[in-house]
Amino acid sequence: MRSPSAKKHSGFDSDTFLATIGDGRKIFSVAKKEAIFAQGDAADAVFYVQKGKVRLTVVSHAGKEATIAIVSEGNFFGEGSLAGQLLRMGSAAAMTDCEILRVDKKTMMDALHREPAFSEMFVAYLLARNIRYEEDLVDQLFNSSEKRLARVLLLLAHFGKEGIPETVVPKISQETLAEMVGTTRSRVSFFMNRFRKLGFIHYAGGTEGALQVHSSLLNVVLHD
Amino acid sequence: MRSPSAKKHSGFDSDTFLATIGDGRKIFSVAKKEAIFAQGDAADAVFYVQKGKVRLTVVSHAGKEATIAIVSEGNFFGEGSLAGQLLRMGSAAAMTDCEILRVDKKTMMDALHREPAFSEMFVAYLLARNIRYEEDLVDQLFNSSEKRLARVLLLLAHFGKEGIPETVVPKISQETLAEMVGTTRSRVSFFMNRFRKLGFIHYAGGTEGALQVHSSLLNVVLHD
DNA sequence: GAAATTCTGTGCACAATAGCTCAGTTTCCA
DNA sequence: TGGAAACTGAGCTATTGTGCACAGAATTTC
Repeated sequence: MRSPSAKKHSGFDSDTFLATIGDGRKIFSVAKKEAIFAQGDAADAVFYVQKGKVRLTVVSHAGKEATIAIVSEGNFFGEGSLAGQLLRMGSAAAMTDCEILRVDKKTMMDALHREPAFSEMFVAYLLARNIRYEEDLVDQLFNSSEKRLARVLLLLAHFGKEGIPETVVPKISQETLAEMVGTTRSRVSFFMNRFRKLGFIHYAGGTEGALQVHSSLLNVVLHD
Repeated sequence: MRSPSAKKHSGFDSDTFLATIGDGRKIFSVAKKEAIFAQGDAADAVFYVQKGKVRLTVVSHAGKEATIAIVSEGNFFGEGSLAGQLLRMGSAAAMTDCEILRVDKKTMMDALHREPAFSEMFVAYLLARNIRYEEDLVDQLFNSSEKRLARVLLLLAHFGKEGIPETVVPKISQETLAEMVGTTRSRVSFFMNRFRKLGFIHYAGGTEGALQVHSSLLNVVLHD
């Protein structure tokens, strides 16, 4: 029920959280690829990822799809409902098998009101999310699709773990990458091959078909 | 000192705010075009706009400038410092004569911790900001520069005031518009003229050189 | 394992945009 | 007031990006 692994993410202790709030909550499992909510649904709850990864997407009136964010363990999504949005502005679907905590809007509001520690944690989360959106926006405003793709790959590999020169990215289709970067799949294919020829990435041929990203890919992002 | 006009914006009563927090705050005036902080400065405070408008910009390593947001009365900026950012990721400058409230990071953290009402207000603000960033990001991912320009113009004119068919946008240069939209000035010039020829906007010739935006400009944003 | 589906590498025509220049205006300031 | 500085409209070219279409590889499904 209470996954110990959830406790170590994002500095938030899910035990405290569960003890804090009242009845309007529910933990449930979602299988890979299953939908959690869809664009246009009524928005009356917030979600918290206890295990797995969730993808948030938006579909434009023209039918194009974009991936707005990938939410991993220890983070919230669907917070728009707290700010008065009555309908979901996008869809959420599980990328892997997930354990999701669903909290009613009212319950969440009460908890934020009653528990300063929880409120503080939520503020920290919102600030982090804000910064990420701001960075994404700046990235879009400044960079070409090639650089944006390089950045997305580096973020997916979440670098920084003690001098490890390369990291493995879980399997992800070019289509999804294109939606994240904001371009077409053919462009992604084109750049992926360029990156590979230049030695920035490497297709680890295993059945898992995983991808190795070298830190040298940073050159693409940084260089003019 | 305390501008009554500030009280009516964003549902936040600045009197309460001032009573809530302790010493680590300061109100000061900033003249139009004056800088409030610059990219790279140490980030140890949060700001609140009591009067006027503030523009937030970022400069890329390649020297290109982008306008991330325009902050008007009753809103915060520089909250990145609260999330552990040690340096300003962008610059802030007054677009008009402003009255700005500066709150030390520590003071702000204390206030958030001590005053649930204040914390709640800040959460609401962060949620709103989040939604706006998300919308901006989606706009960038989906729309052409022509549509983005149309959207920015409509937002600047903040529509909706009881069937008024058109609204005046304060004087703003094409260069600034280009930075907000994420394109070049020549494109802005090109589209502005197109909009004018189509009757979507109108140059009110006065010395103020203000711009009238018709609601029909919505057609540009909505139509495929 | 065979068929069906999805994913990938590529090529090409065409649209959109960036980047640049230049000339005419307007605005600002000493 | 006169000149400097900023703003605008316009045009041109190279680059970037889109929208297909198609065939082979890989994966999933039955």
